[in-house]
Amino acid sequence: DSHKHKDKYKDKEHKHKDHKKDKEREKSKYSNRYDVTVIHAYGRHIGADSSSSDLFGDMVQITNALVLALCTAVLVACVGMLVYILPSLCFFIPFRWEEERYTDGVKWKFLEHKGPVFAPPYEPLPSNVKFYYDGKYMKLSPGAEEVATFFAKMLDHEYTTKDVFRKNFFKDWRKEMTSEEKSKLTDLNKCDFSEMSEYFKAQSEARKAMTKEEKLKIKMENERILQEYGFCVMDNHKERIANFRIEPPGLFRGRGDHPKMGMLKRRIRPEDIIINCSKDSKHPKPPPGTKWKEVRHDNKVTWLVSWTENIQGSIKYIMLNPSSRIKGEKDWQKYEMARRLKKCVDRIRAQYREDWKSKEMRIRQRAVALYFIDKLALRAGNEKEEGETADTVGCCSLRVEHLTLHQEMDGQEYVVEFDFLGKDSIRYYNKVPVEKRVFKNLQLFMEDKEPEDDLFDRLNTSILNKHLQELMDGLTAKVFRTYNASITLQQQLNELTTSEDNVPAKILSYNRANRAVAILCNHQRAPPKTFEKSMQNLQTKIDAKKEQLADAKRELKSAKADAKVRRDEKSKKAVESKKKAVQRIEEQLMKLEVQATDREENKQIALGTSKLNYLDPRISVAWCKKLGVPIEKIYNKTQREKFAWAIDMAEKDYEF
DNA sequence: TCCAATACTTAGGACTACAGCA
DNA sequence: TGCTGTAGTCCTAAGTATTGGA
Repeated sequence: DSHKHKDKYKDKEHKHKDHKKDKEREKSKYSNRYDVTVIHAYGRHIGADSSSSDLFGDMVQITNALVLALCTAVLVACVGMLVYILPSLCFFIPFRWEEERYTDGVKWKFLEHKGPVFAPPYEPLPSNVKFYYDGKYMKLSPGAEEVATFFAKMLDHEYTTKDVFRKNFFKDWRKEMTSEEKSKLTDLNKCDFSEMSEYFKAQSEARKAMTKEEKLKIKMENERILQEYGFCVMDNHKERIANFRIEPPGLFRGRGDHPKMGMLKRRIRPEDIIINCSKDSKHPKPPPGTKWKEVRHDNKVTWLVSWTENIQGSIKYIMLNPSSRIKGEKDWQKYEMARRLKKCVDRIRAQYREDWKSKEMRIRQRAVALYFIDKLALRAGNEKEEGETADTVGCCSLRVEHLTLHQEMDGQEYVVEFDFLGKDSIRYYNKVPVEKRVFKNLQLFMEDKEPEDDLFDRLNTSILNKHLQELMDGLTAKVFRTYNASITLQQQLNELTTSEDNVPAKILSYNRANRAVAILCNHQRAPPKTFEKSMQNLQTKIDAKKEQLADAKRELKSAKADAKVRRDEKSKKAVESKKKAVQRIEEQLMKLEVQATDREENKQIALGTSKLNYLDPRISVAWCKKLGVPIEKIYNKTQREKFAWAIDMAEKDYEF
């Protein structure tokens, strides 16, 4: 098995002629045999028993049994035999690794890393870049100047014109000023940052215009930092760290109408940092002359570094990359949980439908909310502190004002019109015909309430999740999103694809299936700024290709006529080559048209989020294997790394 | 039971390198 | 070879869920 992997990785290396970086990464991964073999080990097991709900547990038992049996056999057999069996014993080493499935929330036994990379220190502006107040030049103190540059860098953004942004910024900026500056600078509108802004624009231009050598030098330096700080050792695995760079200071820009937009996000110093690593590891050193806030050894959490951010007072963490064992296993468990829901979802649906009739209001509310979460893939909707964040809601926190009930609409009965801002202030707008009973319940919930009152006043996420926990062990509201997303992908793929299609058509179908999920989960994006233009360009290309095809057909026709008269080998060959040309152009045209359709349909829909977080990757892997689509067409390199476990374990007959 | 703290997943947008084209 | 559009990557905000203590 290990050899098979070796070959696979070698192949990859040949294909990726590019960049030392990639090769280095592959190599470092490969040099650690456990990274490769362990993933394979659980892959094998899944294949053997995919129906088991507690695979890790089973694996441990089976492995234990196997090892025990082997040991007994070895004892009974003569000593000479031992040497003979030894290689096969080695085969179990990776399994034994997996045996270390920790209990009681223990996440690791050994953790060593180099700590975070801090943001580069502030570089004062050159003296010719000036700041003006009320038309007069004014030299700022370094502290005030730094914060001023944050604002100057954002000048082109619309939000620097917003009142809230300006007010928050000015308030925090003043805190960084000397008392003299504070007394002079009293009106943001009189501040002129334009020279600073120009300076930064010029810098970014200069960066773009750098020579190849200069760019390479920067790249090399980044690579060096990555090699030094970008990896850690967790239980004998060398693992990639996700965000080993500390967030640089700047102005906070929340999403949507955020009351804290424009506030100063302060610089993080070593004194703010908590390091988490194992006692027996080489502890990371703070920069010379500084100290960490704390070094702790908590192996019940997965983070390596944490600090408290000053805007919301929340904790930020440095954690491992999605390709790591600890994240991969969790991801796998997430999909296994969703598959368990698949087995009992009918029962749960019957239950909540029954609950629509309950005598108790709280149960009716719970049942209707769950229906929305299931049918519409809404998020749970935790309570939020008012005034601290943008006003967004999920299912449990819906307010009366977010729904409009229509007895009849567009020829359909009992239509509920949803209109609210969800996570990241993305608008959810949907008109949904519901069952009469749900409709009547909603009327009841909305009776005698103000628009700003909670729709489900007897419900919150913790009540809902407690109930779900009783219906199925480990079930929470978000599992429904995962389940419905994955099952939709599987159904859509079955419906849309046929083995007769060519690869581009299959990929179009895959994207359509992916799109169905993205629509269900309301994953939107702002249309790319260049969308219209690029669409036009594509259309021009299509038109040109059509003309080219017409020409080629004409040429074919005349070649055929020519061949009919001449009846020699040469003209026959000419016909053949013209035929091929027509075929080739037809294929090219079709490819372009597919591309256009795909792009148009994708204008406002983001596929990435569902692909990365909601779709069981084994469905996609199996689909690729079954239909002969190379996995590289569906997953890019990073995605393949994240889903290595799935690529390894799913066969073509995998079913979610 | 409630609330705050904590840990972890999910999310869209900005930036950038590079593929593909003329 | 130079240009441009976009895929891939980075960044960090904003959710969900659990826990532990009052």
